[in-house]
Amino acid sequence: MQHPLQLTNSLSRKKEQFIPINPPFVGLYVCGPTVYGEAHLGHARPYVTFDVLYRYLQHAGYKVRYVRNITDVGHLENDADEGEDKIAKKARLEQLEPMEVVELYTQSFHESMRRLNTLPPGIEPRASGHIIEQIEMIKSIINNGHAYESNGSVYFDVINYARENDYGKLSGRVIEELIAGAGNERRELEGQQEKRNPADFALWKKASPEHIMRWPSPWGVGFPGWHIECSAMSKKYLGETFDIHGGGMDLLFPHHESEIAQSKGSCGHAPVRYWVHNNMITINGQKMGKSLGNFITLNQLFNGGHAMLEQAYSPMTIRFFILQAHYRSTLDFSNEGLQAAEKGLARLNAAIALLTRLKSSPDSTVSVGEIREGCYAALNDDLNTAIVISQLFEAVRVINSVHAGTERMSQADIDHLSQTMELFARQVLGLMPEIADAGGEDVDGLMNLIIALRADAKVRKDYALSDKIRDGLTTMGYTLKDEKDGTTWSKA
RNA sequence: GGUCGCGUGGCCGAGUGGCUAGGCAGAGGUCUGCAAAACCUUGUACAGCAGUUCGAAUCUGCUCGCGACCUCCA
Repeated sequence: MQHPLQLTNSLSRKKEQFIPINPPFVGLYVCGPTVYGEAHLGHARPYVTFDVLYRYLQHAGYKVRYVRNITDVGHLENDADEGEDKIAKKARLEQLEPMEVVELYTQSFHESMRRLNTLPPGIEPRASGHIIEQIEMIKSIINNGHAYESNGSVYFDVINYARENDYGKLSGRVIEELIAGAGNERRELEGQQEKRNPADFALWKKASPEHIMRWPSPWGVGFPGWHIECSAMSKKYLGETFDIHGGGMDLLFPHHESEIAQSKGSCGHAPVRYWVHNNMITINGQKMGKSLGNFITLNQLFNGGHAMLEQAYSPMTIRFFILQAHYRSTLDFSNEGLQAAEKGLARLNAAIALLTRLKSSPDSTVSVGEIREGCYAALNDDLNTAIVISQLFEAVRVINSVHAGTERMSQADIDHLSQTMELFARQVLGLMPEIADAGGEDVDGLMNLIIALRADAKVRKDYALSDKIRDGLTTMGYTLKDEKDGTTWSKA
């Protein structure tokens, strides 16, 4: 690693130097999706962001164990007794077995993540596969006096816990306000009578007779609460204390605050060294979210199938769009923004492709080392991918200038720049070239033949014919460019 | 109401107490049969008011506007 990596730790709200607990090993846990619906643009942000972190840590030489869960049980519609499990509700509405819902959306999620070129996590545990671990953790919390059973459910005792722990530290909550029932606007939640205090949260919920997802436990038949699965699974695969926990800012409270409380309430110490949170994607200035109904799914973006979309956007355009902003800033969706990203990315890819056939000079008029250093510095500064991209565009300008003859580059610099682009654009940012349908092996030969025939026409100054050929190919999606040393073609 | 954050040129979006972010769009020019692409030149922006300072868009205070969380949410 060239420079020390700094990450903004939500615990301190400051940038902190990243120092792993047991180098070269790094434990990275990212909150995965609750699989009761298709992933939307908002979901792409954390998974792309932490994909870059994962890639960069690996590049820096760390052995990263990347764990990202699939929440397939326990996520309730609300905190009330009647709160229906999200998965179960979807299953009822679509007349499917809950696990069919889980499979359907898990596979859809995987496909979207694959298209966004995110690397799969090393371990992708499911909440429903770790019921025993969750029960064991709940038991230990009860044994430590931080949880209690009530009518077949188990609740975390926030007041008891807060006597010796700083509950609310991560999210900036004030315990007294939570105890008082939070803000004036907070509506009365049903089923609160089972709790000793409104601030308490469920570790285990008793299953009502019609509830289809149910497991036996020491407290009767039921299902785990929403927050406990992350605590149990991160502990199982990363240990009682691990390096980085990531997720959306909207999970800060109550989810991550509860995770800390559960882990400390169970084993006595904080589970995570660095809490890293990405900001929201907004649409018309408002958070894109399921409950607001203002979301656009990734598949809709990929195929243009949404009323708000003027066109389809490729997965790499989405990825590029996300990485053009810093992960801690909100990012506003717009067709204009996506279209600008699409064009910019195409220019970037074209320049990288051009790099391989650039003519070298004995000397260089540009310094390519600064670009590489700039990329490292930007990534080390809290994963500033926006600056990395601006550095890549500096390289684009250099590449095109050399091609245009206004600058010169030595072969050594060309090689250096090639490695830089490969490393940062491809490997770290994960921006793969758009793979257009090749159309088969024959296309190359056919295109070369057509271009040769058109060149003959141009020699004869038969521009009517040469333009007819070019226009015809354009309508088929093939673009011809007449350059000084010949004609090149590309498929849209 | 509480806590936190944001307000940057036509749009998106970085950053910073004095030194070019970048992308997209626009204007002029070069190249070209034309086109496309590319290259060169071009924008003196940081919500408002007051203060600190040699100097602030960057720090402080206030005002206005917007948002996030406080309930499910990436």
